[in-house]
Amino acid sequence: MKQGLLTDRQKEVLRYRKKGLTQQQIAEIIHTSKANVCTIEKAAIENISRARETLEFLYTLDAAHLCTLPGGLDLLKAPEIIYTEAEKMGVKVKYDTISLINRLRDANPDRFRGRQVRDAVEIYINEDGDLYFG
Amino acid sequence: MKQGLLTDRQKEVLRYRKKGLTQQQIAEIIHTSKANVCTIEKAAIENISRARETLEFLYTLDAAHLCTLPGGLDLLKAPEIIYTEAEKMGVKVKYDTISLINRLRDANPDRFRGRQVRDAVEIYINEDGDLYFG
DNA sequence: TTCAATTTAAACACTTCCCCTTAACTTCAC
DNA sequence: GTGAAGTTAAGGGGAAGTGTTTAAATTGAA
Repeated sequence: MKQGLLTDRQKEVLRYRKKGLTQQQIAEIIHTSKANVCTIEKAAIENISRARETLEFLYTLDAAHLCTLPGGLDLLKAPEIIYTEAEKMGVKVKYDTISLINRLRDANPDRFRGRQVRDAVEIYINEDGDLYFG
Repeated sequence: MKQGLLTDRQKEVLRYRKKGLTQQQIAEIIHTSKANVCTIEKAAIENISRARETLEFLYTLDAAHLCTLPGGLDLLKAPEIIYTEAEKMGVKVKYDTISLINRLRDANPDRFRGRQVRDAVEIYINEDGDLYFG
């Protein structure tokens, strides 16, 4: 049973980083290359994101499936779809058009290519009108 | 870039589980054995724990190292050690003896064998007197 | 007790992750 | 431009995770 997502190496790097050391300095301390320190740090940050996303998913368990944004969709057309579907379900979406778009982008930075949805995104809504993505 | 920690299979099982289906029923739906459903569900829960622990770790980055509880230590002796060290640092621990022990056990269920610390546990404290473990 | 539900163990292919090196590349302040 | 910091790409060896099956063990309720 492993403890967390982060390896000892990754934690080590994050701690030194927090202290303000450069990758080069850390590389010397832990006897490796700066490129490797960069890789390790990046992996650590990636793992932290994945941890966040994992807990985000738990919310979708309590939420109902609202709709699917198909791949290729223009981000600006998403709000109308979402509002329409939410209205059908009798739930008021918690976000106005602008903040909805922002929430979509911020919560799924990797799933958009400019204004376009990369691959299909599942939208979930809970009774408070909060949105989650799967 | 993977999305979260949970695989599609794991999410699938969690969703069915949330609906109240038994492992046997799920096994039939997804065409596999009940033992396998059990394994997948267990892995999912394990992954969720790991996600939580990962985010917990971030707090230790803002916290100072307080002390190390050596392997084999009696859990009941931990509070005294922690209070003494915290006092040296001029920080007041946020927990009384009882809740401190509970917090130790609850936050590290796998790290104790009865009343004994399995392997050494690092204790971190922030300026609010909150404790974290690494 | 009996039966369904759940858990555990061992083993297997397969995939992914991790740390590392080397080498080249971008950024950016001075 | 120079130098320092950071990033990226390609590759390799080893470790760990995933889904699976089969078989046995445990739990828990009627």
